[in-house]
Amino acid sequence: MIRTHDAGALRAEHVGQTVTLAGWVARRRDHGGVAFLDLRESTGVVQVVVRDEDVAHALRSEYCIKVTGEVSLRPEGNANANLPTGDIEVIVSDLEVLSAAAPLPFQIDEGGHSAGEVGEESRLRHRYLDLRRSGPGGALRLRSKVNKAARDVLLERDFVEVETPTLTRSTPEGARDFLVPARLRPGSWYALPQSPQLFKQLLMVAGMERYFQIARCYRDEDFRADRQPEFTQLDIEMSFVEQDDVIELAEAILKSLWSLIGHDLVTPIPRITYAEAMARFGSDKPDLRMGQELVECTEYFSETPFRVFQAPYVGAVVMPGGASQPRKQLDAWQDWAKQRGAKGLAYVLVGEDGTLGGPVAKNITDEEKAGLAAHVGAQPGDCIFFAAGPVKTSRALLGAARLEIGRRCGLIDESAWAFTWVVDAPLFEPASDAVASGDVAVGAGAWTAVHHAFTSPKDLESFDADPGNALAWAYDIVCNGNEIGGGSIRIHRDDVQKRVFSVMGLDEATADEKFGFLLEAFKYGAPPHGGIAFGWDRITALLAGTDSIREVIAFPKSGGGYDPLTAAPAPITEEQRKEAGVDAVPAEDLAPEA
RNA sequence: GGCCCCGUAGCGCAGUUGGUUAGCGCGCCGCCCUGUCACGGCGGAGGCCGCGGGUUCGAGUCCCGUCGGGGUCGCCA
Repeated sequence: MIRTHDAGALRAEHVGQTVTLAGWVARRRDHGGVAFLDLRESTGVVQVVVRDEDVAHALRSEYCIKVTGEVSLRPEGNANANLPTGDIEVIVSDLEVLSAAAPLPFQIDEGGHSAGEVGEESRLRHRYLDLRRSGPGGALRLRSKVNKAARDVLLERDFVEVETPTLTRSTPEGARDFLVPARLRPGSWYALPQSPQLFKQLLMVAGMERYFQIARCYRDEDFRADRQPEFTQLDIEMSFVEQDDVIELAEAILKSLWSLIGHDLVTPIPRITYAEAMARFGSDKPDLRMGQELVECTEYFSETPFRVFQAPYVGAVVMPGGASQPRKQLDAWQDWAKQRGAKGLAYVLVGEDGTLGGPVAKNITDEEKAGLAAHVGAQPGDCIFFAAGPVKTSRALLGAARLEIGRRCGLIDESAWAFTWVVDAPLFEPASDAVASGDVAVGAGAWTAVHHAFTSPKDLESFDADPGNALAWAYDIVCNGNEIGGGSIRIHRDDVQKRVFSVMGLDEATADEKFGFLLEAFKYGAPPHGGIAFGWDRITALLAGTDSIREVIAFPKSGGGYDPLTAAPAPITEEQRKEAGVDAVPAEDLAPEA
């Protein structure tokens, strides 16, 4: 090693020792005859004293240097209590510039009076400089610890870490695939995996029994703040297990992860059913750091003369103190609701004296008014928001309103870690829902799988008699309103799988074409199995205390899947194009005469 | 794909009802400075105001288009 000591580790006990350090010039304070350098490397910062004016004067920010000198106690009154190394300094006897630095595109040294944050685009373009800063660099170091913590738990339990292909065949999940041309088979394409789902099931057939992988996954969808075209899952699959076994393991992992940041995660984590989550919170990933649950009002308004409330579902959510919102604010709520595709957001204001105000109050009966505040749990001064219409969309609107109320009114306990399992998800959803929402329905039937086509029904006997009400052995783990993982017990019986396909309108030939290799594998003594996949980027972001998963990815992409650092994606040459076979026309598409 | 916001010096930002030479902080460059740690002092350089068109006597400012970035809904485990 070029260095003999870590800069950040130097303490008073090292006084008198001659040390050699290597790192970067974080800051330079040049007084002419004496200059102070803050030497920074991965372990921390130490003050270096240079008395040779010529040497010090030539140094600039982020020069990579090697210094040799004696560790000395700082003169009386010159200690810096803000620095772990603040009691000492290194008096330089020799300084070598290992590598000079050009003027920086942005300032690396933080905490100064450089004011505003550096823009994300600039940070990503020079990510290698961004990562020199303690915050961004620390996030990656945390991620490494998170990986280790999970591996420790899994390896302790005899899990086998297996790498699965990233050049594969399109998997039957919902998202669009990234495609890679196959040079040796012009016109044919690999797909990058959306997840290792099918491979991990094959590994169960292979008798691995306990598999895991920190797996890169690829989905070609539009981007959001919390989405990247490539992302990471902690992928797990186990044989001979039931739902509770998977949940127990998942909790052990999560407990270990959160202990990294000093939080004692109490297990078992509470569970609520999907139906209950939707009814109480209008979400399948409820944020339990706040109250303001939805209140069912369908029954309450069953005889109402107000036409808007003559609907399959009427629900409410209370905004504390919301009655004092100015008219403009209440109008803004309407716009907010419309942006979500709703007609509006009906509201009733509860006056300080208990009288009800707002347009809706004029349309409901005196009797309805009398008991309303009590029914929804509103206090004088509150605002009650209503949604009426189809159950699903109305609850979704109220669920979004609940979160917005939480943000605006500061009802969310930011220090809390609110975990919950959401269990008993429906097995199927009407295919019309999926199609209406733009989803690609797998199969031609009236129903499509909510999770995926291999998720086991809870009731193996009667699920296909009433698909709309059939429940799945599927479970999602939710933290602070984020779905951080989800999984299911899979189907391992041929007959059950066929019946599921049948509900989805998949005939044998189509099923065979789409995932024949899996069905074939299942013929050879497939063990009962199930698993879970964790959203590794999101989990790490939560642990790092950052909103964006980009912060915990070494070289993330910006919007549109663009990498500001490498400028990928980029055009290819004509030769590459030809060689890759991008433009090859499949034989059956060629005109017979041609 | 829809809607909203932002593009001004290397970075972060200001820029009035449209008005002459476009400012501020940090950074950068030069000189000075022997105990600083957000060091300090003096001086200096640096701008196609994203791009294209339009309105106007005159556009950083108003209008249209376009590109880039961010957010959100759709989509996406």
